[in-house]
Amino acid sequence: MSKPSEAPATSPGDVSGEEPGEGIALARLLAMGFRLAITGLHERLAERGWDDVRPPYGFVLLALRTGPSTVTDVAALMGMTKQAASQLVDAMAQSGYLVRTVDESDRRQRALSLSAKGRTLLGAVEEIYAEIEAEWADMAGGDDLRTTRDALTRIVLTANDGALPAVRPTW
Amino acid sequence: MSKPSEAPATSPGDVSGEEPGEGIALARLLAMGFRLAITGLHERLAERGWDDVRPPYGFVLLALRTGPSTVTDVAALMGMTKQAASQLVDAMAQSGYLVRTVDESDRRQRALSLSAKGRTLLGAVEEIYAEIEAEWADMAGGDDLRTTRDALTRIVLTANDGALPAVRPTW
DNA sequence: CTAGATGGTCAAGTGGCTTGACCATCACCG
DNA sequence: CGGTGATGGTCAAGCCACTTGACCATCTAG
Repeated sequence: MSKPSEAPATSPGDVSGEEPGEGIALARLLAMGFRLAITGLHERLAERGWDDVRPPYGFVLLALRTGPSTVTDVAALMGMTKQAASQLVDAMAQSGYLVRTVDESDRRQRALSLSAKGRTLLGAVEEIYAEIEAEWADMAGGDDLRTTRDALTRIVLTANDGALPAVRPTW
Repeated sequence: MSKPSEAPATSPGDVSGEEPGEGIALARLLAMGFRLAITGLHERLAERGWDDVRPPYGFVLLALRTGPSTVTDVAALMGMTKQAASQLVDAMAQSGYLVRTVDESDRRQRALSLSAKGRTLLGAVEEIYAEIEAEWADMAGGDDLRTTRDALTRIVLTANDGALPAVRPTW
């Protein structure tokens, strides 16, 4: 029986096969960065006792920070079918992070809001993201990390006709 | 029945809920960048007739560019169990991209190599990645994209004790 | 020479998605 | 104003990409 493997602390490039001069594929850098950000978040959430939080939850909680949303919005945010978004929202509601209500102005819609517990979790997510980003600023240099943020923002908006693309990794 | 949704071309932030001044969570930027890179790669591969290539294949092909590898290496590269890596390698071999041989120096190991077809696909992957990166350099500015690459490289190595982390998105 | 470690596979199971169908509600057009 | 089409959402079933637990063959180290 084997557990999921993680590259051990050895020389860079040991398992990449990529020419050192040519550099690592950008897609791979983004993949590794994303993986580290999400596993870091969830390890730290677990340390604080939040041990039933799946990777999509952080994105949904952030989306609800400023006001209610709907299953259709969550589907668009994540890049999944409305059925899958409904299942995701069900799971989050069942864990007590979200509340569903009926939208009086459009009774097809069920409005989704953060519960008190959801707000507390959102606070933890934001704190941990800020911690991780501060550490990454130390590693990369604060100016370079800001440049990275700004460059990625321009890229994702331009490549997606001015709108933010969906979040769910293509895999 | 609904298809997976993609955020439509509307104002930035429509579905993010994130405060404009505070910016988009870095994890989300990485998620969107990764998603655009991988969906872009696979759309363009499909345009060239490569329509049975799954997202992990590009990473495996790149890893084999310089020489043979093993199922254990692929498991470490991807961040999955050896069983899953074996299934992945089987699928790639069945599509004709990889060849398995026995390693005479360690007969436990099955060496994995690129087939001729695999080399051709690798060439297409590298061309398309270069196209996408050139477009992204236009969008973000070449210097800023280089800074992004360098910063991400430092971050992923430092955060993972000097080794490149695994590739598979945590989800 | 033997016990433990390692590379890899077998078989079965699980979780997170999709698909196809359906229902309730809203919007728009004639 | 009524009917048709669109939209928000859910039901039920199925699929795919992984994991788990077990096992076999081979290598390593004491």
